[in-house]
Amino acid sequence: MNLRLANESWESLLRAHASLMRRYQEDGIWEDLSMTEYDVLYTLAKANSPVRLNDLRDGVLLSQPALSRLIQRLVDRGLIARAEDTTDRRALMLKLTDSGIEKQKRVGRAHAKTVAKEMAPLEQAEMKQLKALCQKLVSKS
Amino acid sequence: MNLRLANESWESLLRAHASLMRRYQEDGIWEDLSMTEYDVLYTLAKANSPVRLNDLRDGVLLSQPALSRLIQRLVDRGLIARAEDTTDRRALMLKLTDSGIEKQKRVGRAHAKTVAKEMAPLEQAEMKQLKALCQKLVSKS
DNA sequence: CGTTATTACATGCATACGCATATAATTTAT
DNA sequence: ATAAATTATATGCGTATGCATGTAATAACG
Repeated sequence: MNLRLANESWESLLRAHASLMRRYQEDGIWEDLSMTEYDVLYTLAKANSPVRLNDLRDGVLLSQPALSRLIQRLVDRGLIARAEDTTDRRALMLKLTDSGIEKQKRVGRAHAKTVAKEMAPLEQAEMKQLKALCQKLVSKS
Repeated sequence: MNLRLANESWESLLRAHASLMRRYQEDGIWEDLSMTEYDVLYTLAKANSPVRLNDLRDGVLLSQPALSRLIQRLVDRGLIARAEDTTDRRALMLKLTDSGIEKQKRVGRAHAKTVAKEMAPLEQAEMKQLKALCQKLVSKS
């Protein structure tokens, strides 16, 4: 096990994340959404079936209370709706409203273009490698 | 330009970052530091010459005011010291105190072990690939 | 079954953050 | 050289976050 290489590798990922996030932040396509809020809308769109709060949290780097309040704000703004889970009355089933779907699509299209531009330094084969490597890291420890 | 692949690739990186950050967060080695605060200590340690606030910001995903206050807190806790830049009296030259060096080393050693453990799903060659790919993304757009 | 533990989400409170703006020093322009 | 623009950092203020804890519902256990 090469401790040094493992750490350099992680640090590269960390810096790449920070660098790209900053660039995305600065391209002003987010309307009235924070990037975290958009991420939640995106996750709901991708799931295209109602999702529980705790399942949302898997992908998003937020505490449960922070996510709970983020959801509340998006509900207040009419972008997502809560429904009850008939089989477990503790749970929330979250889905996009029509307005939320619209907004996610609009912002998502713009964001996708920026992402493609920022990923452009990589060849297609390299993008595939990166994707595979990152997925391998997530799968388990 | 493959828009789809570029976005999938970015999303993998984003999720890997979130997943690993959460695992690091949860391993309880951080003493009284936030991970962001540790990152600043680490950056100063790596530089091993005084660094300006705005240069610190390159690697850390924080606004200038947030970083300014983070520095203030670390100064108050005796972990870093401000010195004046004799050639530019607007600037801050930041460096670790002895206590800051100690803490960075101690926490850093523990963190490095966790990192190595979490990166273990990758072969050494894959770590090198990941590092190279991420560096390529940072270098420019 | 009834008690206890666990799970899912919400809320109080202190703190950290981002945005706008202020302050102070340096550079540029006239 | 003086005024205007720019750069480096700090501060006011509203908002988002995390931690601890609360509430309600389901699961586990004796």
